[in-house]
Amino acid sequence: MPKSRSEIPVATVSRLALYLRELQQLQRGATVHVRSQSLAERLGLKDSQVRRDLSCLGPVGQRGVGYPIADLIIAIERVLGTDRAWNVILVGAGNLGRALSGYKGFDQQGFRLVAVFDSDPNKIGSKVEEFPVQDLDTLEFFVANTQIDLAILAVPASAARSVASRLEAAGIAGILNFAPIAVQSSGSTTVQDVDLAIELQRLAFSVVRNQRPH
Amino acid sequence: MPKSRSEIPVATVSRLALYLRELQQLQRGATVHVRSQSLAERLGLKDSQVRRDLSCLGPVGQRGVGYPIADLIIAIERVLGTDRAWNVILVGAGNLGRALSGYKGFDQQGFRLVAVFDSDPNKIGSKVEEFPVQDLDTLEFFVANTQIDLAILAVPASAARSVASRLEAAGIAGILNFAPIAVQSSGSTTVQDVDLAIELQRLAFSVVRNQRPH
DNA sequence: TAGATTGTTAATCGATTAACAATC
DNA sequence: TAGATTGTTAATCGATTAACAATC
Repeated sequence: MPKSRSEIPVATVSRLALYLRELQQLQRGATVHVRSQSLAERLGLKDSQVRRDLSCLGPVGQRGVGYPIADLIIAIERVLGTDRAWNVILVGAGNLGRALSGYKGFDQQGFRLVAVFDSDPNKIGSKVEEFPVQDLDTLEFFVANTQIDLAILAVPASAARSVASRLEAAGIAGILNFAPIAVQSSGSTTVQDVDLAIELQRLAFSVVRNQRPH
Repeated sequence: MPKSRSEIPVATVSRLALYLRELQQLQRGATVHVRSQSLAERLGLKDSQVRRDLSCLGPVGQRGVGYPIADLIIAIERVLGTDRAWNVILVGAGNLGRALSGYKGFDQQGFRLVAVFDSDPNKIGSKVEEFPVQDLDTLEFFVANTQIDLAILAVPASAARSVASRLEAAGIAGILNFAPIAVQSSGSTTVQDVDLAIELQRLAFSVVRNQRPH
């Protein structure tokens, strides 16, 4: 029996996205089915973990055969919510923002950039991808008149909180925050933080741990 | 008693980096001590979790007073390994690579970019920050003659595995992988993956879960 | 001392894993 | 049917939390 979204463990959700990525790659080949063991090997996991994770989707596998790749992709996308397109705005047209706007992976997973905002007069009017950078002051007006689901926040830490609360007030459902500061999600807006420096620190920790095992 | 690095839970390590970020911000103010409750509030955690995490560093707090910010920063940096500088190379001078090379947060945490590589003849010789893009073919020679600790991998998925194994063979201790593909860390090289599309998918999941709670 | 906050214990909660019955 | 692989159970492992004694 498929689990409801609220019952699916967060750890499983992250891995479902990983499975999806592998499956999409496999689908470009000729294979129709994939075994839990093969998925596990590709991602460095245990096969029993893969099966347990996939069992959250309902009985989508075929005993003795494996999981049908096409069905699995559909089932995972349905759970993740990426079986439909998501309209995304980018706030912050600095180096990182510009790079993110051109990131192929977003588009491939159904995330559609529809507008770019910045507060810097020197940037307003210039183009990021095919989008003219709009004045941050027009954010609320734009969001009120367009169906926007998510925002990518790539502004300096000093501006992140005020922009985030404006996005929340404007009714944005989710924020992917690249600013290196904790942004509180007060209301119904979900915030997902990505701190690149922290990722590098975690890597550094793993390295020093491996170098001096005791 | 301080725990040895190998005893510190991975979940704690991620949060130690978060604490460090908050503490560095606090240090710019006038406060000398911080209480576990205050740190917890800023990051949306429980105070008991903050205390348990910080207890991995040894008895660094002062009962009745709080944690001395300066000491705490030193203790966390020592555990994470960021009490010294790390030399980092960037492989892949596309949009994302260029943005990462200019990312302030890396430098602030002691990660020092020392060279940039790409295989595209059109990019080789051009400058990224102050660094001329070097031919990927000279990677091994460069690494053999310079003290390099980490590599940021920002190449297309199709190239990621071969570049990663070259980095491993060259003796790089850690790879921060931005390519949307699982890179196996066969030997002593540690790989830390950052998949931006997956972060957006996790956000999408949280949003649909919140929207339809049952 | 009195008040406050840490450090640590014990209980709870959640996630991972091995094993195997179910079944394609 | 025989062989293979899933789906699921039960056991293990690890992380979180509340509570409070220790102590500044």
